[in-house]
Amino acid sequence: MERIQIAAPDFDLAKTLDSGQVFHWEQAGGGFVGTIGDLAIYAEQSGGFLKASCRTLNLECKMHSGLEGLVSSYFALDHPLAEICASFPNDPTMDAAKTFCRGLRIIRQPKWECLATFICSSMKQVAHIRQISRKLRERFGEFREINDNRVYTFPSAETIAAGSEKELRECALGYRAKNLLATSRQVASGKIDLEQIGSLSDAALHARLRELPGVGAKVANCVMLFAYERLRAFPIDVWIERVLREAYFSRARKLNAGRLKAFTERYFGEHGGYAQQYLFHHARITGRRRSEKAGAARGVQNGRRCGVSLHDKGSRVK
DNA sequence: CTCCAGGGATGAT
DNA sequence: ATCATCCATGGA
Repeated sequence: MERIQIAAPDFDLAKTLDSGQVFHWEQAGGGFVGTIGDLAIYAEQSGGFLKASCRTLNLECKMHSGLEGLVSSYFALDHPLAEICASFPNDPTMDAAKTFCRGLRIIRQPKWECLATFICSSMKQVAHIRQISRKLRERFGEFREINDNRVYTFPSAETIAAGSEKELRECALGYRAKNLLATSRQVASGKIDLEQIGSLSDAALHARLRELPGVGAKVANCVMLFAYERLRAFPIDVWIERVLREAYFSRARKLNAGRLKAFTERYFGEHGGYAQQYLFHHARITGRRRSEKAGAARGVQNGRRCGVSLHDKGSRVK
C-alpha cells in the first residue's frame, strides 16, 4: 500500500467533493474512496494535510511523479486560491459565497469521464447523477478494492461504444442513453480527439463540444471548466440563474440567455468558473427550496417560483 | 418562435 | 401510498 501526505492548508476535501463537479466519491472510514483515472484511491483530510493511499502505482501515476503528483494535480492543489478569490468581484452575494466555500477547488477530471458524466447529468439532480455514475461503473468499469471498499473505474469510451442503448438504459440513463452511446462512438472511432481539442481557444472548444450529441451550452461549459482547466467557463443552471437574477438583476424585466452570458463574462472575468462554483455550492447547500418558507404564506401556486425563469414558457421577452 | 418528451429520486400531502 | 417537482437537451 502506497501512502502519501501533502500539506494542503487552503483546501477543503469534503466541500470539493460535494459541490456538484464530481459524482463518484463516497464517504468511508473518515475520508472518501473513489478513483483517479484507473487507480482506486482513499483520501482523507486532517489538520492542514491531505492524506491519500492506493494499492499500486500505475503508468499514469508515474507520469505525475508518483501518487503525490497525481493527487496534487487531480485536486488542483497548485491553483493559487488566494489570488483566485481576490479576483472575484466585491458584492454581498459573492462575499457570502466566498466565505462559505473556503477551500473548495475546481478539480482536474479525466476528459472522457467528465464529458460522459455530464451528458448523463442533463435534467438530473446531484443525487441522481451519482446513481447513474455508480451504475455505469458497476456495469462497465473495472473492479478495484481499497481498504475493503469496492470501487469501479469509469468505463472507457470504447467499452461504452461496444454496448447497446438498452444496456445503458438499464443504468437509469433514460433518453440520455442514446446521446452517450453516440458520443462514445465518436470518441472511440477517433472522429473526435478529446486530448487534441484541448489546444483550441475557449470559443472554439465550446463550439466543438457542442457538436456532440447530448452536449448543450451548459454541459459544454461544465466540461470546459472541470476537464479542460478553462477557469472562465461559467455554466448556468437553474441554481445559478436564480442567484444571478436575484443578486444582479432583481429589477430587470427582460433577461435572456445571451444577456446573462454577456454579463457573467464581463462581471466575473478570468476566474468566473470558480466564482460560479462558489455561488452554486453556497446556494445549493444553504438555499433550500423556497417553498419551505414561502409556500402557503405567499400564496404561490404549488410552490412554483415567483420569478420567471429562462426555461419557463412566457419568460423569453425577445 | 413555442411546446414538450424524458425518468427516477425526492419531497409534499 | 400517491402526487408533484426537479432538471437541460433536442426535436417537432
